[in-house]
Amino acid sequence: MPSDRSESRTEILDAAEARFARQGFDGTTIKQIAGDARVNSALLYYYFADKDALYGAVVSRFIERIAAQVAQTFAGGGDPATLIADFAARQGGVFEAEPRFRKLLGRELIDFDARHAQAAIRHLAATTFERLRETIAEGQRAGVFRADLDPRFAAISLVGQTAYFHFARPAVEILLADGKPLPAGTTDAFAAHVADFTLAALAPRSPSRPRPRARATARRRNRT
Amino acid sequence: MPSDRSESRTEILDAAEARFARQGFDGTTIKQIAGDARVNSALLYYYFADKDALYGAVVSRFIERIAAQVAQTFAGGGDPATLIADFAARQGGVFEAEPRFRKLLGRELIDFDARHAQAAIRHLAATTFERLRETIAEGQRAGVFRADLDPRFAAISLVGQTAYFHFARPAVEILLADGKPLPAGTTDAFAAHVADFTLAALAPRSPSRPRPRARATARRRNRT
DNA sequence: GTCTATATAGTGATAGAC
DNA sequence: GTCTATCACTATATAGAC
Repeated sequence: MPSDRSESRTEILDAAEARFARQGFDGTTIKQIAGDARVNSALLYYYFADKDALYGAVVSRFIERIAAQVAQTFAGGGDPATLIADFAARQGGVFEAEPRFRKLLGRELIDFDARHAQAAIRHLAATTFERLRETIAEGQRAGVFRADLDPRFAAISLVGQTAYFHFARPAVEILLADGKPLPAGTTDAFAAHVADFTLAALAPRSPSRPRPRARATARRRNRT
Repeated sequence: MPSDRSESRTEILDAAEARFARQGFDGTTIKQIAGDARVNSALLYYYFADKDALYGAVVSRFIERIAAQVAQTFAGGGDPATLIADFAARQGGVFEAEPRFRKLLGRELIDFDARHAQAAIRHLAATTFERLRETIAEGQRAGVFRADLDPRFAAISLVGQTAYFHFARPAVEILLADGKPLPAGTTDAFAAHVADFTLAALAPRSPSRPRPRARATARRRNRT
């Protein structure tokens, strides 16, 4: 995949990215994209086989850009606890800096089960997620994290807190601010909370001061 | 809002719920819904003002049903740690038992910024989320949870882990199972992990055994 | 309440000139 | 590479018979 075969191709991709993020796949028309890119709508079929191929190019390009940003967490190295905290801060920062991320990836996950993003996510799984998992495992071996947690589950717990906060933003605004926009600084505050919460969860069990334990309860069936 | 004004109305709502969950708002046509409900497409405009009103009725009805299930966590009462663990199990169970939940709410959050679900989510915020927050605050007052966490942020951390696991299911399958369906029992195992992880995060700081701390690092700016 | 019939306005995509 | 012109189809929504 050459990156900028021509000027028009890039402008089509840029216009399509904005439209697909705002309106989704079905809600966006070829003519809207062409109009935004100031080219004729027939030209889109010169560069891309059909609408789905254009969408796929937009999504994979976008996710790769995001993945590169998150990967920087591990560029410098550091001890496990510091890397965990850095990751939380960076993940929150990316959601802030990339306003299209929430809708573009959210729609890809819901509307297409990540079909177009599969290659990019697979790459992410082999690099950043693997580094995150290994960082947790390393902390466990060193005795600074508790050893009886599955490092992959722990990594998902970390990623999931921040991801939910941003993907479900309209719901979070209702929960925290009565539906109004969140006060300035809330997303940074939550990112700091995620680091704190996660490092506390990973802390070794204290023998002197037992953690709170849930009493066994009959697991009730959910009505359906 | 009367609940079942007529037989046809309910069948239209049921058919619409299935279609909107599977295909989204723009991807679903009035004629598809009418066909599934075995009525003429013009009849939909007798019961609902337009497509958007039908969609709104579907979404609010659905979320209210889900909210009622999650609310059962607090029906019996119990100590804070047990309630937290019960909530995690129940939230995971609801995602399993309601396969439409992921797509229907996900799309509502992304495509409409929760516009149609606002009343239902507001109700949820005032009841279940408030009970969850209060449960955490109660544990803090009793000294079984650490006191220096914002109970609302902690509640979002709890809810978010499970929500992310299910909303981002296609990505999680790549992370955990190389893109194949998750092995049986994985969602229950993750729900148990969430309870464990969250209760550990809420445990009081141990004075003897300090938790892992991140060293202060220069917070790097993200490229945009 | 439920239907037939249709107006109106697009939609994605293609053929082919330049 | 980029455009004009257009096809074949489908969309939501309404008027009005029964």
